Amino acid sequence: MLPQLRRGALEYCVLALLRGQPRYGFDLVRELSEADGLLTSEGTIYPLLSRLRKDGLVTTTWQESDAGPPRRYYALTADGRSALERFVVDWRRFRDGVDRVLGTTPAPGPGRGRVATAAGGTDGGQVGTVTSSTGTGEQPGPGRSA
Amino acid sequence: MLPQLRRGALEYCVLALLRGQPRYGFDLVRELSEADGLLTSEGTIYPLLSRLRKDGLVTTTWQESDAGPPRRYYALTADGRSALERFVVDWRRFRDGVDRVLGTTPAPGPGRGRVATAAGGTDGGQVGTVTSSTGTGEQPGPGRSA
DNA sequence: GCGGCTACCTTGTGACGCATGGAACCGGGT
DNA sequence: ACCCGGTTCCATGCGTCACAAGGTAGCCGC
Repeated sequence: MLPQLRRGALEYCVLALLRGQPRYGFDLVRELSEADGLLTSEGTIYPLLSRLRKDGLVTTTWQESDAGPPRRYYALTADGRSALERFVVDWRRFRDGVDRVLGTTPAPGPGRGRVATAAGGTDGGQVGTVTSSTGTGEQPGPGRSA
Repeated sequence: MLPQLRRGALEYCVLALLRGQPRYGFDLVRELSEADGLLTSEGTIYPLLSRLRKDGLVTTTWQESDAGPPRRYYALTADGRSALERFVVDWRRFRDGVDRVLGTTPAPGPGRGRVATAAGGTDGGQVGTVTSSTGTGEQPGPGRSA
């Protein structure tokens, strides 16, 4: 389930790591996988970095290394920085929404914090017959065969 | 960017909403879209619900309504409940990881809270020549044409 | 009977994380 | 000289899943 969760966030985690100083791909892999488990393999990050470069969110500089082949260093552009800031807003909203629904709101600090809504009425129509089922999908009353 | 973020989480948000009481699809759409913006259209949730049913995480019961066609109510199974609990663990880890990297840790309440790590060393190789570039991908020194 | 609301569903598309595989540069062991 | 392992880059194919678009059918009011 985690791979799906990472979708969309990973891209901006990379941008966030680039806030401080430029980094190269292999380094980002180490940082994100070993520390946070936000990434599993190199196969993920290189296509991602290509896209960031194509979209103008990062610039790259080649630097030779005496421990292997030359490294491509990635640095944040102005566009990248503002895209990151925009994402942070979205991320907060998303995170709070999920936290609220899951009931995982950590600590309602001052300014942030909401109590669960729960206890839904959600009325509008009364019940009638009940046809319990566990299988695939039997239709009720007058058959509806889409 | 939001659609990608929702991936993986939406499924378990649905399960979480089912914790309290059974609900039907259209109701879930209203709950998740109007309140939290975690969902945009019905086209998302019905395939999702089918999958949950197929995986045995929910059971369904048909109930007639006097306000339209019969409703399919979804209820959590034991498997569904434990899958949800497992996800909550993953979600916390993922959320905290992203929060740490983004620097969006909100309110370090008692029991939870971490300070940003930042300040990367990441040494291992010295610099050499520098060939700045913004374009697609010129190779440095000895060409490497894969 | 017609339009609108409710309620269910299917199909096709696109984005993107991941596994796999490969090329090139370096150093050390034998 | 040769191979092997570590480093560093990259491309390809696949599977998952949110989404938009489109379709059927019941209920109600005009």
